[in-house]
Amino acid sequence: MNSMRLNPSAQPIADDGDALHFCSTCAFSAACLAEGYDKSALVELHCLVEHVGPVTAGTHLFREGDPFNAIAAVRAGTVKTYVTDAQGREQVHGFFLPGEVIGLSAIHGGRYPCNAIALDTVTVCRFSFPMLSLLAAKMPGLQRQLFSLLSQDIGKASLLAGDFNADERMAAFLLSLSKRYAMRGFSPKRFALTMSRADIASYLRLASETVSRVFRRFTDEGLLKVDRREIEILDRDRLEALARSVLRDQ
Amino acid sequence: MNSMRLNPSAQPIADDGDALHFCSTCAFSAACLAEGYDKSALVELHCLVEHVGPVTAGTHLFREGDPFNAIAAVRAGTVKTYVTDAQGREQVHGFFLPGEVIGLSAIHGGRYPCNAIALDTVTVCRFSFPMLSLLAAKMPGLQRQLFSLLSQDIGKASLLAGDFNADERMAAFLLSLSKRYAMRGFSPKRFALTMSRADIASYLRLASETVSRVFRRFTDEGLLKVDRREIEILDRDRLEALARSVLRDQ
DNA sequence: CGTATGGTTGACCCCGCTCAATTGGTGTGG
DNA sequence: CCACACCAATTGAGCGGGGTCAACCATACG
Repeated sequence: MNSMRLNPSAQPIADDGDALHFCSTCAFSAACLAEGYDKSALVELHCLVEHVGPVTAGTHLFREGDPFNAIAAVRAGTVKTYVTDAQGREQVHGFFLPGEVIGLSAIHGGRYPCNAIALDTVTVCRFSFPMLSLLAAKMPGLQRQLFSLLSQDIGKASLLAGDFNADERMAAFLLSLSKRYAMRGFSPKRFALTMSRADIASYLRLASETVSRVFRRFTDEGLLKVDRREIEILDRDRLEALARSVLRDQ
Repeated sequence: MNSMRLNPSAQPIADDGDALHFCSTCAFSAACLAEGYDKSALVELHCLVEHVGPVTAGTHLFREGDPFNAIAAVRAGTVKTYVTDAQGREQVHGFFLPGEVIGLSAIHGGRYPCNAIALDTVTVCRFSFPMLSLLAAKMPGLQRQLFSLLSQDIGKASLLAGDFNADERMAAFLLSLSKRYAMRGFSPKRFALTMSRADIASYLRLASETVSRVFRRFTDEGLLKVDRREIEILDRDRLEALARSVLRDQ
């Protein structure tokens, strides 16, 4: 029910005038630092960041139809985006881990086209999009980074568009999570799912019963160890063979 | 086999120093003109456009893996983007009508992630992306337009991601074509498909036999008149009812 | 404990795929 | 102008992956 915009704990972090602390995974500060921008540019970027949260599981960061004014980078936790159709059934669009950016699909249209909800305890960095655009015009690295992020999401979206069977989709999903966790310094072999079977099913366009059955089959065949929401990848090679057609080169 | 980059007929259009002619549907000039930019800005935009074609059906505009350096707006004809999997089977990603922009998914990664092929006689306007970015930094309207186009494609891609039945997907596909044709001044009720049944099937994740059967069913139920590749929409309301869950508000 | 919620498992069935045969439109050569 | 070939599209028959429905199980929590 709480909206990100209304969260009382949301406030810009004060600039101490000497050290500017960005998240080590920050998609944006990296772009600037890499090009050796002077401090004034970083101050500008720093000033338009608003740290939000932590918010508890179930909190909406934005809702479908809300006016768009900011994108947000996940700092901690997992965010799920979804829409609900006329019959009230939920369709999951994506899961966002620390370092990943939500809200990009809202730029066109000026309103968020989907809901975003915290699956666990979540903190995000909120960037005013008008201000970010203004800054991007002065900083080619930031502009490039924004174009790249947007472009990347187009590619991601068409991955799931292919017609693959349940095994291929599950394998691709698990490997995608594994790689993304690994990139943030977590174990690529063992991790905990933050989303329910129903969420996974909706995202992969399967029934939740099918997700259960695939987990069982993968376990029986020695690909995985599954305990509740704990996943251990036992045979990455065979998993990758299954996922190959979905993930392609990437 | 011909590549857009190598086409000998591709050349910048000379600026006559007085009148600058853009396509009426140009996604980019509109952004500039709307904001009352002075002539110098338009000249800059004009100079980085390279008119390509006409090329005949079957000509590739770019191929998967080609280094990315330009996006292109379709001026005339239809372009199909697709990938081929390890087994050589083709998966269609999209169809692009006049006024629509191809190549955006290549910004991230620096290489085109898919093939683009002309389905009929096609001409495009090719925009060097580095130059376009540079110009976008000086023209907020152009930058906004680029962000918007990219964001729009994220949304489009997640439309097809939902799990819908054959009837819903076909209805949504036909209405989407209808609206896009209408937007360019063609009849929304009667139009010719430029793609084969197999192309439609691949795009919608169906078998081509299923596409045939849905056309037959829609015809029998009085929704459509189908003659070869000529389509006439007879009952738009019922078609929209079918497509509602796919297209949602948009 | 009892209850709620999420997950698993089984039985059954249907939508859409596969395979195969046929039709029809279009182009080509005699 | 017809005969033939070729390819796209249509139609039918049969089947299977995964959905639906329902029962059951397990962990979390009051």
